[in-house]
Amino acid sequence: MVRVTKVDLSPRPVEAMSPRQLERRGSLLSAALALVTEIGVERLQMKQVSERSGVALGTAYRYFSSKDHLLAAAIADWHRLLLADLVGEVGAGRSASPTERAVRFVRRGMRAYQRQPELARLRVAVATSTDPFASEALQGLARADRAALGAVMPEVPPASGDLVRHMVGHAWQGELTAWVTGRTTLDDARTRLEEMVRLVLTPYEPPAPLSS
Amino acid sequence: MVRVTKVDLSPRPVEAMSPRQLERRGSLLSAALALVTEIGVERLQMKQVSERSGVALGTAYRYFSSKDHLLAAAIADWHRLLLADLVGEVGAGRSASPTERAVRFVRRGMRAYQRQPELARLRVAVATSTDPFASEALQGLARADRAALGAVMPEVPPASGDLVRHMVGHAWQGELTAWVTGRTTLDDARTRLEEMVRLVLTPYEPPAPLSS
DNA sequence: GCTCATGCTAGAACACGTTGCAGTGGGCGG
DNA sequence: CCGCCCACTGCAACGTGTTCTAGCATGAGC
Repeated sequence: MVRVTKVDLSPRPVEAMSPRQLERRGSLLSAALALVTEIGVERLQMKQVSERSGVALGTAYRYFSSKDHLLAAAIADWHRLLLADLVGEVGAGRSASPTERAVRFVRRGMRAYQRQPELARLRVAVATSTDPFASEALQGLARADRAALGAVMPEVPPASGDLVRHMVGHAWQGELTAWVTGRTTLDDARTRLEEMVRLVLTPYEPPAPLSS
Repeated sequence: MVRVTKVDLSPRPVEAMSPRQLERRGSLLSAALALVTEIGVERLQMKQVSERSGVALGTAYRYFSSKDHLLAAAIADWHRLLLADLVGEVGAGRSASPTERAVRFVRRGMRAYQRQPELARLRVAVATSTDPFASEALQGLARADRAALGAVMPEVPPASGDLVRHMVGHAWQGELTAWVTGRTTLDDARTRLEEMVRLVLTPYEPPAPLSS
């Protein structure tokens, strides 16, 4: 008799993994991230990830539904670390206005990607993936992004500020994309992003010292 | 003696093409677009485009450097037609404020993509391509986007409004992506996009009737 | 009308993401 | 401690984007 339902081979949720499995998952993620920074996302092959991580190729696909999923999870992890750094650094400067802190936030964020251009390419490459698992990871990344921005400018109320944080997220992603794909220079992307942050935050400036 | 420099096989500029060649190029573009709307970008194969257009597969690569390039050129063409429609429809309503016209602009734009969801997927799929030719096509699309927005709200001065138009472009692309990849619903994407347009245009509202 | 370079065609070949398969081994219920 | 199950391994196989090859045709210059 023919087996009608094939064994479920979509990745198990992280929480349901044994320590052994979490270890393998971690190996895959760090191998992928290391290889990307070394040779770039364009040259990265799943076979290399498999070899470097010591996990068989077929097994890698039990942990990540696709190359996109693996890469999305990897960049999401890295980006989350970056966000923590940014919140620590920028949130520390209690003095400046929320707008200035937000500007510093994205400026430092851009600098981080400038130092790791292959990771910028990775983030862009993976951003439009339609793999549901990859998309979920990226949704988490976007959420973390907005949460970090919220932490940096607590004086903007969450309700109305939600729009602003979405905007900043889109602007960041858009300028990063434009830079990475060669449609603009890094300097233009960075200054434009900063100006955009100021633009969407003008309503939340202190009393608004209009001069004219 | 071995030929050291291989023949240049990157696509010739459109202006330098004979009528015959322009015709072939057009066949490729319309075959690609038709197939995408019929079966979706995920299922589209270059072989099918070649067969449907009557152009040999190898030849297709003389016109477009990659699948990405072909698809980017196709969606750019379609999007430009859409923009012309939008400017015609929305620009006609001389009455409303620039903000309202911009909102109507993106609302109708979103509706068009709602009617052609496969083209929305196409646009998103192609948006982060690193193929230089594809990227060039997309840069043109983004420029046309901003020009159309400018035509719809002529009272916003080009210099300062450039930022606003870039913002709207990023917001549109970002929400489209979020929808197409299943990270949000179409309704949420549309309303959020409209609110974003209002947000970035507040500085350009008429005298600003603040009530509080 | 002839010649020849150039561009086109069909199809094979190649690369890499992904899947399938047969065998192996380690952890867990008994 | 035994045996079984299931995840893991190595590897072959498959699909599709891209490139290569050999031969054909078309049209510009004479």
